[in-house]
Amino acid sequence: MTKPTPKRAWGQAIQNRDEQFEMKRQVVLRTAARTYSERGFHETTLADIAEELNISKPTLYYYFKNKDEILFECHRLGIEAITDGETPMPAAGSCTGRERLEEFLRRYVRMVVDDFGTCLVMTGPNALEPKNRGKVIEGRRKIDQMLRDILQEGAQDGTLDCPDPKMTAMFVFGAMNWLPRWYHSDGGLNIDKLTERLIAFVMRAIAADRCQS
Amino acid sequence: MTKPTPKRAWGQAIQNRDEQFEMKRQVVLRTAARTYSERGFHETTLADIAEELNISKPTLYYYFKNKDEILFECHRLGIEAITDGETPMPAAGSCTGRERLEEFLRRYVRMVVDDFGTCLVMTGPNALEPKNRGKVIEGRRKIDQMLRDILQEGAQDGTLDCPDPKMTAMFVFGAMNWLPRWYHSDGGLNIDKLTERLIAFVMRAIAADRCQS
DNA sequence: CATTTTGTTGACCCATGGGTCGAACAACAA
DNA sequence: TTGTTGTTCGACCCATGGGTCAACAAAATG
Repeated sequence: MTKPTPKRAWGQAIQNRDEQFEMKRQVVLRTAARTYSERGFHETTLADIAEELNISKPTLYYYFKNKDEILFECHRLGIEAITDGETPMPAAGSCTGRERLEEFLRRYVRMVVDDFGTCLVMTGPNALEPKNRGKVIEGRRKIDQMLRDILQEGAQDGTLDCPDPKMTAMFVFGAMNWLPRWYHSDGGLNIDKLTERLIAFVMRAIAADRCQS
Repeated sequence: MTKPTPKRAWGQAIQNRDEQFEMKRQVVLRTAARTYSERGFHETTLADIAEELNISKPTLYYYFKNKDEILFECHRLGIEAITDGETPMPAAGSCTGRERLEEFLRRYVRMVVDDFGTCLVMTGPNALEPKNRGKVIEGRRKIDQMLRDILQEGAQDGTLDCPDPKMTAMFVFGAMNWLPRWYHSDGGLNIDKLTERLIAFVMRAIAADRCQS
């Protein structure tokens, strides 16, 4: 509870030098993402992050340019978790809009419950410096467009019934982005059940065949 | 765009002394709520707020104890906008759960689009000092409970069909709380249409009579 | 073992911004 | 006019926290 991050995760595992470096970077990022999400970006000091890792503040600067870059990397990883998943989204036309929607929701929920996704959604892009902010906003816009396209496609192939894809997309994103604020993986609620419930909710709202499950 | 807040809104209208005081307090609060929402609480300095009102920073301290109190008042007003509306919510049992749900959604959307409601939803309670945070969290909990109760009631009287009221409530709150992040009253989209769409969305998702409008 | 490279840190710097103080000014009363 | 109270502000204080630096430790290198 007080120390969720395992101590001494720092200097173990004598691998290649570069791998070691990269690995430590990742550890910093995870810790930062969690802390940013819990307390907020501005409420989190670099000293906090350092303390949680049992290292000193200057050490952070050996791995990152500044506080802003740490946040940016968290956001970047969150965005990538959706845009470039290991298995690509089924291409448009390869299946019905409804099926693609379900796949998208499943991915998005998985992402948004992860440390980086949570961080992406909890700490807005406002905190970022202009240049990075632009990139993050662009990334989010792409994700936004993905869902809109899917809804559009579903409306055309007749598997979905939503009059206004843009607005509907916003409702759905809202429901999903709110999730990190109340769902905690350590609670009794398991994530698969949650995902199914959310999909059921959305599908009832916009699937075209309204008189079946 | 650059100056949405009308200048010289400050020292006009020579009313009663106390009313004048109260009026200026309100002006500060509205300005603060807007600025907090747009830039975030920690990104907003008291100098920013003062500048927008063409007054000096110490003057703010004549009307408020500190930065925290300003935020707290904004949240309080946001919460009150729902819990004590001028016309009270129809009592449980006086009409169907579905009807009450519709009324609740209508109110909530109206509130969340207002300056204080937006501020409540955009800046989490984390920024507040412990004591005030407690009160705000309590207020939010009450609102939360309102919706859950309504859903429960609807499930019992057969007008709503949601297997898990708690979870469903969260989905619905998510959809609504996300609204201030993309809806801007100055855009082409009008609020009534938005409200109806949202209600339609939610009703399709959880209303019991699934094969009619 | 000497030396270079890689990691780590205590101590420090300093801009930012919340908060204070006392003086000035305005308004109203006597 | 003179006191009294209400209102405003310039100038200041100072804790916080992002960021830097020079020195030190620990591997790698030869």
